[in-house]
Amino acid sequence: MPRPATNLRESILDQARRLLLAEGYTRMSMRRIASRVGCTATSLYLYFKNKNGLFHALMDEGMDKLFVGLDHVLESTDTTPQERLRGVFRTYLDFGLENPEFYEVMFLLHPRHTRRYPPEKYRAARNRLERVGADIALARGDDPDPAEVQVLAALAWTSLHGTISLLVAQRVDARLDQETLVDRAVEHAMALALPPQS
Amino acid sequence: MPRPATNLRESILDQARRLLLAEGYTRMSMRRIASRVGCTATSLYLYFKNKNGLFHALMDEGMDKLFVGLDHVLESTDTTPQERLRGVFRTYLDFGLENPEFYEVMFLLHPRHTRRYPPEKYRAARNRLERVGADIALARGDDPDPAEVQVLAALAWTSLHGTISLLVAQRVDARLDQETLVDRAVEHAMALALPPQS
Amino acid sequence: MPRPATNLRESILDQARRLLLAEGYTRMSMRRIASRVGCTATSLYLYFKNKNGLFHALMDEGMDKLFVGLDHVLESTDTTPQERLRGVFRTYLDFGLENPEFYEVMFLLHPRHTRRYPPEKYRAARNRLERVGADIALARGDDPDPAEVQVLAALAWTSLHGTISLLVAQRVDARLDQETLVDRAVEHAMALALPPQS
Amino acid sequence: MPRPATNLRESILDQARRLLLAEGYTRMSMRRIASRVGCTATSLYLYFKNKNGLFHALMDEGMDKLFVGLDHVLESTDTTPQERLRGVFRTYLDFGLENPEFYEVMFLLHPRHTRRYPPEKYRAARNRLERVGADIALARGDDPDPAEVQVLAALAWTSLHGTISLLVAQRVDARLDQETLVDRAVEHAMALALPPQS
DNA sequence: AATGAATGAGCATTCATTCAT
DNA sequence: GATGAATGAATGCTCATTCAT
Repeated sequence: MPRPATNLRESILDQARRLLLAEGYTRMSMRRIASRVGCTATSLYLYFKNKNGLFHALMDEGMDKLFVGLDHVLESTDTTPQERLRGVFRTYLDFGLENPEFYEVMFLLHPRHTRRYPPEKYRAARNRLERVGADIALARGDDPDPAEVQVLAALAWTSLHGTISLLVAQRVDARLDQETLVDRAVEHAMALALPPQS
Repeated sequence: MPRPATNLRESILDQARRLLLAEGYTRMSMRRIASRVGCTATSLYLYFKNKNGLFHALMDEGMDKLFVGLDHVLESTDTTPQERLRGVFRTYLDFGLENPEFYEVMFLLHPRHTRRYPPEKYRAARNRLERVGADIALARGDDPDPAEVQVLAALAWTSLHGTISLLVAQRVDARLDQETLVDRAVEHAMALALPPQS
Repeated sequence: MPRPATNLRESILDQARRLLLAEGYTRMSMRRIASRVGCTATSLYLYFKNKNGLFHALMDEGMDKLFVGLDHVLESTDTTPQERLRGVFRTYLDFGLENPEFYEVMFLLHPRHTRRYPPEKYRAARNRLERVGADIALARGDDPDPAEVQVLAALAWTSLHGTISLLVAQRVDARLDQETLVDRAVEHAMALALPPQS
Repeated sequence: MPRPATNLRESILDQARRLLLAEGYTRMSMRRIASRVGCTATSLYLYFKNKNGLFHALMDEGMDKLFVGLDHVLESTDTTPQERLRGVFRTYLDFGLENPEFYEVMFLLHPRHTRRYPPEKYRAARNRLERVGADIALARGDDPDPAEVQVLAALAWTSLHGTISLLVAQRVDARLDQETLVDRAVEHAMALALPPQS
């Protein structure tokens, strides 16, 4: 007996996310959210401590959604490191491209607005990055030193992040096939996990 | 030999850029710019049509600055394609990291603020990207089909853009040496220009 | 033997009084009272008609408390008029200084908040003042005319009230010993009850 | 060529003072002041930094006005200490009764609102009180110890303050002649300057 | 006896912009 | 070329109160 989607809290989050994406943090105003939801601005304060609290709730949503996807791949045991890496890269890219609103909130928004977001949440994200590093190490098979692994993982991330942000911001030439670009971005990132000796 | 911005218009742009970087588009307010410059808010309207006009002037500044750097490398004739590519990649990265305020304005800020920015300016940017593509083609030496070249150039760009944006937003683990990461990002992008099958 | 305010009504009055003293009438808000008490704002309306009603209840408390003290002295029969006067003056001063929250509510708060407070309550207060007048008359022993007695009683009151209010508002030079000042204030008021011409 | 009374700044102060007296600090809102003045709330910010600044301007006005009166008496040289004291007491009482709005702002308002008022202004007030003390010492003629003088001056002040505040708050029985009470209050305060030996 | 959800009015403040000078 | 005065709209937020449960 699932409650009807009239649940106010969720409506608020919905409209807030849309406004945030479409118009930015500042113009995502309590009043405008309320007016789209169809309630009073005051009511928002029944569900969120304040604007910042609402924003953090938005972040949480995104984080959770991303982690579920990533962990599903990272924790699979019947796979090779390469398979996991390719899976993780693609999952990350897909998450960003299919949920641009979430991705923007989490990784594109100026850190100014994100500064008070509990750091342990971002630490949880970094944690996944470390697991990616571990798989890169495994894939390369040469037991590389930890600093090198860290660099490789960061490079993979920046590469994927750049792809998502330019695509989401529609800065990439429209004549370019997005799917191709994404496939190639995965492969480009995978190159980081090739055994050395090239 | 930066002349002391006796010129009011330049002072305005100066302070506007600082405010924009430090506090974001919304809090870069006409009044606050004016107060830092030491004139009236009204005066800003003598030099710029309105806030949006001022913002576009800021964009122009950044574009010019970047193009000067890129063209210097791209137009050098006594160099190999590889040298030019490496130079362009590094120039782009350095520009972003040394002028985060410009880079943010041009490529990190949400396109909503940029929407009314004259498209020919962005076309000029895309133009440089095509020249990068040309050098990639030269470097690979196999006369690849144009679509492939476009993809490769885009991949290079996303990779560099990701590096800059995550570094500028300080999302990369602080323990990671920035210079190393930048060097490796250049090499990672250079890999795109390797002759195939090697 | 103050019973632990198990009673919700008493808890509300308690917290309301504290808030009133600490932050003033305006910031003594129903929500904040409720949150300190640990119940809903709505619940306050079960015990008080509205904020004004709650405030009047606070007044009543204070009035009762003061009257008990004053009457104890005024109604003692085995005492001289001088003793009673000195006792009343001191009781009044002590009440104000020991219960600044009550005193503020009753006599320092702007009458605007008090305007709708039932006048018979203030009449009860005036009643005590008349009894003070009677004792002054007795002490002076010259059967003075009633108007003069009224003036003397008023003077005593203003004198004590001034002492309390400046002390409570902490406007008196901190280097001045409060106890000394209070003692002297009593004596200064007692001077009004000296037989004339002496 | 005195400017017409349309001077906005003064109108604002006027209406603010009225509202403050009639309805208290909180309900003296920027919007309500503006609406009474006949301008926008925004305009108030052209003349005062913020609400607190406006309030301080109100305080300053009152302080200045009071000091002019007091100093005129205190600095007169062809007078006896007794004459000066009587004059000062009466000036203070008259100021309070004729400018209840100023007096309330300065001495009756809860210190909460006054807390950020520059302390040197209050120090200037205390300074006058010390001069009163000096005259009390002179009048008593027995070269009393400084602490005693301080107490006497404080007693005089509390006495006058009490008179003003109860009269202003209309708590004194209406049947009592105000002028008589004021005269007697002066005399009651003067008693503090009587040579000892009683 | 108590709550949860909701509201409408109000608050101080900041903003981009205009206009007469 | 620059200003001072002014505005209307918007912002985040808090308030007392009501009502159905």
